[in-house]
Amino acid sequence: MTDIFDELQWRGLVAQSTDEAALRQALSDGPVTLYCGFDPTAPSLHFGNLVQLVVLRLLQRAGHRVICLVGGSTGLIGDPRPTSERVLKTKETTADWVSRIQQQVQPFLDFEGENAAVLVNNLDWTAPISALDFLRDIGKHFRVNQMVRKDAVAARLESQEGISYTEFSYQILQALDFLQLYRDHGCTLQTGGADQWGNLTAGVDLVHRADGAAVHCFTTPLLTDAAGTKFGKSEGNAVWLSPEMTSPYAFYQYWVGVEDASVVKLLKVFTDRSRDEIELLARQVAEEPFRRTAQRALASDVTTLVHGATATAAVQAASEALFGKGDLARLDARTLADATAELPGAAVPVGTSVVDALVAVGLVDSRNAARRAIADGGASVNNVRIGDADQVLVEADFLGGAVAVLKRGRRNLAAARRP
RNA sequence: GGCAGGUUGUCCGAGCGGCCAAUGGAAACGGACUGUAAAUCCGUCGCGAGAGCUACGAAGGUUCGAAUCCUUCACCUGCCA
Repeated sequence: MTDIFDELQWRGLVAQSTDEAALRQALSDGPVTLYCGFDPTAPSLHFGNLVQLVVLRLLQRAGHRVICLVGGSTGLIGDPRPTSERVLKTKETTADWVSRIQQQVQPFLDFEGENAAVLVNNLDWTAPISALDFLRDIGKHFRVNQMVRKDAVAARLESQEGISYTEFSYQILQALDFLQLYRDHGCTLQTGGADQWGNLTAGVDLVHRADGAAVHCFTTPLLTDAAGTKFGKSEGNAVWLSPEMTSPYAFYQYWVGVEDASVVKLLKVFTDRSRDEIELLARQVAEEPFRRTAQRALASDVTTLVHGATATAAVQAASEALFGKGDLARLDARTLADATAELPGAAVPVGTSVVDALVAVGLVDSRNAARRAIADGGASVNNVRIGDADQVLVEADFLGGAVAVLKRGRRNLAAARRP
């Protein structure tokens, strides 16, 4: 059995850590209790959070005790972004998002058995504290001089906009979580994204100052593509874990579309595949990249992890059918119906102009945009390029009498379904 | 509370009475284009078929004409109290 810290490092999941030797020792000495927090900044978790969930999962499987924290209180305050102040969400909204995220986290961890994961909400211990106790008992441990040097805070102090006292206080609240979990659960390790380093070390410092204990933290790297752009955006939108916000089809497609230069890195991070398997896939990327074997493996594994095997099989079959080499019209009715069921789409009657159909189906935002797409030669019906903006969908365009496949560019598909 | 500066399209950022649907970057999208990859080059990038309409923090006003001038309000920043 390999050392879990080696495993994490090999998978590229460790960016920065406190005393590495001590942390490595602690992890190999026996079960460590660790936590990672997720703030409710949206009704769903997203790509970036998935990295953290994967880390927790690996650590739990290695026998460690995982606490998953949802930030009912920190979510009310807002982690300072380097760019600008956040708009406060109402308490009701935050509470709603907390419960959604608590649900969402369940499938990734094991909440039963020997080293069952624990779900906590920091509102439980933060809400009862009075402002005076907070300032006296917690605030006294913090030097503003240090707080001001944290990256996000420093960036905001430089900016025109400045930073509110509310957001400035954020690091104290997060540090308090670590102290609380250390006291209640013996938690001695916190993980988080690279941007969380300042908040994590604030907690490590607080535990040390308040209780004299040495605890650890490590961050995962920010995942970027070859051009240095953050992963997790698809057409400008975040890739969400909630099927309502990013459909399993779109989710799968996101991963299939990963560039060659990054696919191996992502396989290591997001899949359970062994070194041997990943090395084999890496060779295939090098030798026959056009097969996209690694991308398909990645997409399949991650979609299964997030949406389950059934949904994955459906979107996979759909993708094969729609992006396959064959003529769409030759697909049998059943396959076509299943495949297009995964696509976004709308009801479009026979006789609708292709311009209106492209809008209705959501491939473009406006009729003007639809015309432009057609003029650019970037739109097609059933894989046949539309040459004329006045073209109308006729009976024969609805394959099997039911559905026309509209496409913008190489990979944006939608279904025009006959009502 | 006083004084000064700011608020422009997805983001950054010019414009400071007509030539402004608004320069320039970035992002995004499409084509060439193969591999549902990258890079490169070219194109597109408010709504509307068009007339036109809506947009430069909000509401009023001046003017033949306002993102640009005036008034009030809101928010942000800095200095002073």
